[in-house]
Amino acid sequence: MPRASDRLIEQIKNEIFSGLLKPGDQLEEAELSKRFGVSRTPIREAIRSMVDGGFLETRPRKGAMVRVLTAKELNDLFEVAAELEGMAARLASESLTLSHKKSIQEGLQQCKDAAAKEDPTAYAAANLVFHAAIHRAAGNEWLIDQLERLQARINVYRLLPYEVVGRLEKSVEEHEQIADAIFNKDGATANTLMRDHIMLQGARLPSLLKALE
Amino acid sequence: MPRASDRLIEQIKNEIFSGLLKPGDQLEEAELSKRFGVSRTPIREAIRSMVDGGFLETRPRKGAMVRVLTAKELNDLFEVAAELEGMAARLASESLTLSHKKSIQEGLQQCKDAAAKEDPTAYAAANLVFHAAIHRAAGNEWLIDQLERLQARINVYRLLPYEVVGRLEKSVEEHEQIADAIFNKDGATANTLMRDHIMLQGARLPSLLKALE
DNA sequence: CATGGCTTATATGTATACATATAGCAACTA
DNA sequence: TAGTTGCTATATGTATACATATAAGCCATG
Repeated sequence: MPRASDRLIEQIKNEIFSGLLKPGDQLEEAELSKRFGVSRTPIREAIRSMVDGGFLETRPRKGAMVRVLTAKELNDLFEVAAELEGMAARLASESLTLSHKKSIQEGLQQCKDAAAKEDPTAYAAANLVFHAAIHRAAGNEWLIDQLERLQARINVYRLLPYEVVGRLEKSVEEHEQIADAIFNKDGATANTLMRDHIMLQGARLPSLLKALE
Repeated sequence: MPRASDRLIEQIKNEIFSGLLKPGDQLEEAELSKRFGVSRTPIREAIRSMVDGGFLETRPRKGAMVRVLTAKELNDLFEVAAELEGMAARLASESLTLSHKKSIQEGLQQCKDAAAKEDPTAYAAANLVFHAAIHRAAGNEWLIDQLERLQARINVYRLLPYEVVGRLEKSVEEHEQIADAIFNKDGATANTLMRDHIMLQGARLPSLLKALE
């Protein structure tokens, strides 16, 4: 039997991801308790976990609120994500198995298909598949865990209405180059290409965020 | 007024760091409750946080135990730590201010002094000062946070009796080279030197851990 | 003697009751 | 009128009571 607090974490995260809860919103334990039909105890444990995950912040006696990231913090986040994604690409190229290669090719193909159909939603999903394949190929469990946390953290902002026209094709090109470097076991190039790839994706968000303030 | 659960996190961590609680040990909520003189509620919240921090692991209805790392997991951990430390060195060299330079030199000097006195305990502290100075110089808050978490995670194993004869002098030499690279704004070199430096430190732990199994 | 099912003990998971600090509002004073 | 002080409401922090799942021990049965 799964714990209520674990369910709650997912539910509250979903409310953040879906935009129902926005950065700065206050979370009242009693309100959440009524809304989810459980007592305050599991609510508090869920909040605790989400604070540790960086989604919420609390001040003693002041309750929890959805964390607000400044433009600099978001930039810092992407900088680390880019470094670790680059690391994953390097490691993947250093210890590439046939099965991992196939997974990466599969992810790449999904990206191509989605880009051809100019379907940003499908592309977002395919993009995750491609990157996840590289993460697994890297074979470092701790790295995979960190990248998943970063991904979840960044996902909060996926609803921001930012322009992606023409970006899909370019992204696919970059993916192809990265995959080639990995397949050629050129770790240094894979690393650099991947880092630039992520930073390009992230470069627009901070400025957009600053514009929203 | 600080929260009891926050105090508890530090206290339990200390019990792990000091070796009182060893990997694999079971944590009973009622026992901790009596020992620390608080109810189970803050105990549970502290456990929750420490699970998120990677110090404990829980299975539903089975309670919490101090996390046991396999040799591979520890190796993965060091691999990520090395990459992020390298990143910090690179960033530090790219945006070095005079005040940060002084902090790094100060840390380096403390390492030299401790090594000259052949005092491993003092060296461990000085080592932290040196690395922390570089972290701050990098100026990426998220990176600093991640490195602190990794440091705390690795600290659990600082009590393992491993041979350090001759390592102190070598470590100081490496620190000097890293500092020089940063001061010369040679980010690529600083990155590589730092990565190798950390991996050297970590290389022995997994094999030692394997021997203990 | 071994094995399987039932009973019971215990520890986790959840709910509720109680304590206390903070904030908002009102009344009083300068 | 502005500012300050004290009361009160409310939400957080903590303790305790209750529910339930797991596991261990014991008895019965083959």
